Amino acid sequence: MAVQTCAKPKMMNAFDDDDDDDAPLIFKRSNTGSKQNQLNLEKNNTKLNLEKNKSSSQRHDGQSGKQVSEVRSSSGHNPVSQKGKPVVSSEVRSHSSQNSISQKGKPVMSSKASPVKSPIGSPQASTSSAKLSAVKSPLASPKASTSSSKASPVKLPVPNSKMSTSATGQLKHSSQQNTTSAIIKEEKQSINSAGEPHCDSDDSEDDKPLSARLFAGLPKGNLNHANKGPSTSSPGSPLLQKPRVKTEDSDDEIPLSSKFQVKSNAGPSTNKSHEFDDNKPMALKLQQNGYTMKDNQLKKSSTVLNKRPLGEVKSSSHSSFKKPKIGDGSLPITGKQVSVKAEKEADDYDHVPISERLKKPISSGNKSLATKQKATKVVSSSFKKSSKNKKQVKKSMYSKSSKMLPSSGEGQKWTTLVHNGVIFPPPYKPHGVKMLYKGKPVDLTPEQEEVATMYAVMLDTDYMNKPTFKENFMNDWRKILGKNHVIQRLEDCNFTPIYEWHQREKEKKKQMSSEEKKALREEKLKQEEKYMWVSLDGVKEKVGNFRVEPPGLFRGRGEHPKMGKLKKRIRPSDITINIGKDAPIPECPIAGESWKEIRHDNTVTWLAFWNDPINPKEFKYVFLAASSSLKGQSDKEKYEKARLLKDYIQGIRTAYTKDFTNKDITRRQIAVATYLIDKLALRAGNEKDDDEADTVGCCTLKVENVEPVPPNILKFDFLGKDSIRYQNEVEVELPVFRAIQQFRTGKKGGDDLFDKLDTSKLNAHLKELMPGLTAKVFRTYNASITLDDMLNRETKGGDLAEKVVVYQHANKEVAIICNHQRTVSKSHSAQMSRLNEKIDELKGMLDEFKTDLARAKKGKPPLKGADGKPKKNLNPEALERKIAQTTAKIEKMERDKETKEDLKTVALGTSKINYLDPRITVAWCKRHEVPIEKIFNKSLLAKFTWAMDVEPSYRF
DNA sequence: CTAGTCACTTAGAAGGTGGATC
DNA sequence: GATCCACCTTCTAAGTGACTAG
Repeated sequence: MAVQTCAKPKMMNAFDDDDDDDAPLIFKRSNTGSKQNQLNLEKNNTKLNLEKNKSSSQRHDGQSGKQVSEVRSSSGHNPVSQKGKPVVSSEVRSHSSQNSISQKGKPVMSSKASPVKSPIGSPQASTSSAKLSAVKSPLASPKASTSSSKASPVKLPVPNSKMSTSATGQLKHSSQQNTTSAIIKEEKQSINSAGEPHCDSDDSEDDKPLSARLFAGLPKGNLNHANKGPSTSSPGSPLLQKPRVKTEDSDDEIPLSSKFQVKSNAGPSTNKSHEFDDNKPMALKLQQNGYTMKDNQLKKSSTVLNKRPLGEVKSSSHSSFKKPKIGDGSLPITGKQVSVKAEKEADDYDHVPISERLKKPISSGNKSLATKQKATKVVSSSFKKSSKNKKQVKKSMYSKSSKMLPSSGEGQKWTTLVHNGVIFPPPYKPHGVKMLYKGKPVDLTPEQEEVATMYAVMLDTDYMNKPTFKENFMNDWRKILGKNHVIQRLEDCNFTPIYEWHQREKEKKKQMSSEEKKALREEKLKQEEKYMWVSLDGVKEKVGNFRVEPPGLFRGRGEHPKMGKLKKRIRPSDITINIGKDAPIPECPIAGESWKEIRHDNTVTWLAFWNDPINPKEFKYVFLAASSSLKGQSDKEKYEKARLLKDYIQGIRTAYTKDFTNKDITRRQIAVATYLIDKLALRAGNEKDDDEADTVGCCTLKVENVEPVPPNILKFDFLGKDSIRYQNEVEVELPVFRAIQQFRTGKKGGDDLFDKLDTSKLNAHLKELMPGLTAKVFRTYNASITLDDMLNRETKGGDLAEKVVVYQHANKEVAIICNHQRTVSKSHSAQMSRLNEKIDELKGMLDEFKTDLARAKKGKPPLKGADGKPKKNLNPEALERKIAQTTAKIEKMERDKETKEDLKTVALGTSKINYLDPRITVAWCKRHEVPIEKIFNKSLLAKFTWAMDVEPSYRF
């Protein structure tokens, strides 16, 4: 609002003045105003014969190794024995072992005496929250909360009770939670005292991380790592055990999923450790953990964090914008809706959502459970209502004054937005290098040459082996060449001269001195500076992708039918700009041209979009950077939703287990699909068009993708997102196995396995089980809970390096669960052999030292070295030291080698960026005095500022 | 109910950078 | 100083899922 009147020039000045580009976060908005927040060239085609072949093998060639991995056996999380039990009542025992719950509601104190943070028992907080209810909570719409807080007896499962950790945090938190927070708090209290509804029964592994479940509970006979002692073993860490079970093929080809999943047998008790640990008094734990970290190391890290002390890190939770989506933790409730639904379903037990079913067997003492069920229903049915709200807002928004607070209307994400638009790639500069056609140089217009160059620079990529790519390219190029052009056939083209020119250019660039490079960088930065930042509600925020995508050839992944097509140059007239109503319209950077359209839509976060030239019905958006508060807020909401799932997971598992044998085939398919999504972290699997690569997710699995192998193993083999192969053999419960067999009956290989199912049906069902639940939440949940569990089970003191290794190990586990792969680097094998050589060399030295030592002990001089020169006469002590040093060196190199080999196909970054609740990491770092910079790089620190002030006791 | 639209998150590859090692 | 290599950043493709129109 302030900035609104400032308008562009002023804003930009402000940006410039602020010079501290490394510290953009100090601009972060603070709605409270109280704080400054924060070649294989295809020969026939090109006549060039470059190195043939980048490994394409990894992906689609189907050579991967295989393994049996078992999702779990009967002792797994969802024991068959549970099947048919109406609910869990008898299992709703002491919840004292339920870590998260026991934590929730506990006034979590740091040894530094940060004031209490638990929402529960914090009347001030409730009061504040009530006062702040004008500030819209992303978690609950005001309407809904009004109704729920007043009339409805229905209460909510507590979504976020652990969220805030400081007094300010509490306030922010409260404001977010809206007026329902008081109720929530009460409710949570009752949960805490009465016990957690879903319970943590002794025989339940429901709260165990996926990895633990995946690898746990198999009969001993199945173990392939029997050496694991119960006390040292980590049921969820098959990785340590080199789980390759069936490795017929080259290791390189083995997909992660199968590579690391193993049969294992972790006794049920092994997994409980952290839960018990969690039941220690928090204060005690904190003392043990040495919370001083926060002040020392973390202050240091806050320097990295754009100079903001941790305590001041912007908590996005108080941003004023709201989420229009209801699913995201908003829990609007009306009693009416509940009763309607309850009546309708009362006589059909099988169709009662799990949360509802849970209610029945519960003793009157277990209030919280009933609460949760109702909430669930209500929320799901209130979705429609909320969507109406959004629509209304959308319609009315333009007529409203832009002074309207973001918090005062549904779905608004900002009030003022000022930016400079986007930057375009420079126009094409012809190089004049002539390609050959039938051996003769050809003259091309700049436009023709541009496209030829796009192709030429890709001569050393794998696309040259793809007929689709070449065909698509030629079709589009031909349009530019014209019908009667001399160039008619791609086979007769020789792009080598252009390719070589390009290589020379690259080399030139490489050879530039670092000063030249730096100057160039600075020049570029200067040009781009003004596009890099926006002012969003008066706060300077970084833009993510302010550069318009340059023209090129479409590089679809896998067997994309459109690969090689020309991605035409985007012009201003293709671009729609979204900007605050009162903000100056960005100047069009290309003289004589103008934007396609200017919008002022504050219900969306994009700054600009254009239609994707390859698929015109799709859009390319310009968004804020990951470090922006807008992104941070939704990130946080994502993790809060995943944490909420923790409270529901057992009920959900019980429900789908029951439905494995449901008479209704749709329900059966939903049950099995949910099971696979939960157990194997599969993606939902939306329908895809014919003009996209043929990949699948859970709902779109084909019969041929899942092969049942009696007695109860399922062999998965399909291409998932980005055409990454998923290959896994999994032991499943018999009912699942039988259901899969049934679903396959009478179908052909290419038919849908789940023919009654699609993602919208599945998600609609999931929403009945938990507010806002969708298939993707399971991935987040399973990834984060796995990290949390592994970190807490496996961190056992040791030095910093060892702790970091523990983290990487857990990270790797998650990456495997999520099937995050990378291609093996071209130089991998060379690197390995170099390592081997070095190790051999060191071993040779070691032998010499040993010989010398033996001689020295007898008073003899050392033998001559391998080079024939005499060696220094060392005393036995010195030689022993040398031996120890060399041995240590060898050991380290062996470890490095192993790690390298182990991780060559595993991409650790993706899960860190997208799936692991950063608060788990931050809290763990605080507890174990690991500088956060050891785990998060600069980008991640910026992205996760919202997570930095978490209490050390935080558990997912 | 379905197909289509839109907005946003998740993903691996390519390219760049800078420190370690030779 | 050159080379190697790990790590980081950038790029943009490819997902998910909410919502709407018919």
